[in-house]
Amino acid sequence: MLSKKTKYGLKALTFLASQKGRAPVQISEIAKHENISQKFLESILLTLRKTGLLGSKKGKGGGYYLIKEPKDIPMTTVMRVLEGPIAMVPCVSLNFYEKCEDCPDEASCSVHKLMLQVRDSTLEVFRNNTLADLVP
Amino acid sequence: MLSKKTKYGLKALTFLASQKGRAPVQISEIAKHENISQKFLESILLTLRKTGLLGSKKGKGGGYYLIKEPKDIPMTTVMRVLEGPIAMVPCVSLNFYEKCEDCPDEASCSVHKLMLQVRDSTLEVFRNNTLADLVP
DNA sequence: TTATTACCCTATCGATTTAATAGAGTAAGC
DNA sequence: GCTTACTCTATTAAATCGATAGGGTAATAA
Repeated sequence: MLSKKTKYGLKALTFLASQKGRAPVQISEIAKHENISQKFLESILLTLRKTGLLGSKKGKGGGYYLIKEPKDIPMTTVMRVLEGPIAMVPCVSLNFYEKCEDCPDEASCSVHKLMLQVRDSTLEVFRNNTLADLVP
Repeated sequence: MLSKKTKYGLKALTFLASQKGRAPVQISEIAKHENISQKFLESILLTLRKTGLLGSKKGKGGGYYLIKEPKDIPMTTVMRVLEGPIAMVPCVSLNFYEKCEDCPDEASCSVHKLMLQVRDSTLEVFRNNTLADLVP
């Protein structure tokens, strides 16, 4: 299940991408437009800024803005920052790999085999979509 | 993230499918072979039986067994029983649809658009795999 | 018929995660 | 120098997960 954090983050990014200019947008405006708790959104935007997806400007007329062009922001990046691993099990994760403590042999594990296919197909979707593709 | 319930369920089903005959297999044997807490596995197998995927036999020589041929058990069925919705958000779920309380219009929702693609590609994987495909 | 075996069911529990809230701090701009 | 708006820390309630305990019930073999 997609977390609200990711959902809100995607909506906020899409909203920023839909703004023609790159003028900073206030948190309050994004929160209001997307029906999101402002305080919760604050922490999400902060995460996105720390990861380098967003920039921020303080003071009057400040707010958040996209650093890169929407078409240069792949969904793989966004999803990994917001949601974490794309794979459904750590043992098939590219960026967050972990061995299962049960399961003596990955090669012969039925779950591994199936989840590898799911990861690949999901990854393909995220690779084929940039932030620009999400804007209506 | 895949729940342990689903993971264990898949392993148990695969183990049953790998048995040549259709003689009942005891819970304890499955639990031991797959490194699963026996009590936890009990509840999972019970779910699978209630859904019609497994049959059980009581008393001495009893246990669980597959009702259908592994090749006739699609992963879509198994995953929906064990994990629930295949979609990452309820608003793109085929079998567990729910409207988002935020989000006034699905057609123009960026999250909806993206998650629809993810659902379709994941669904295709599960449709192309039966239990028979998971057996090593 | 009786004892055994193994399925069946309910309840509980700690740990973790999630979503949200509160409140204070800090930097930029007019 | 005051307002504005981002930044950070801490706390919380609720939900979920994984696991465990313990007893009940039904079917089978002897």
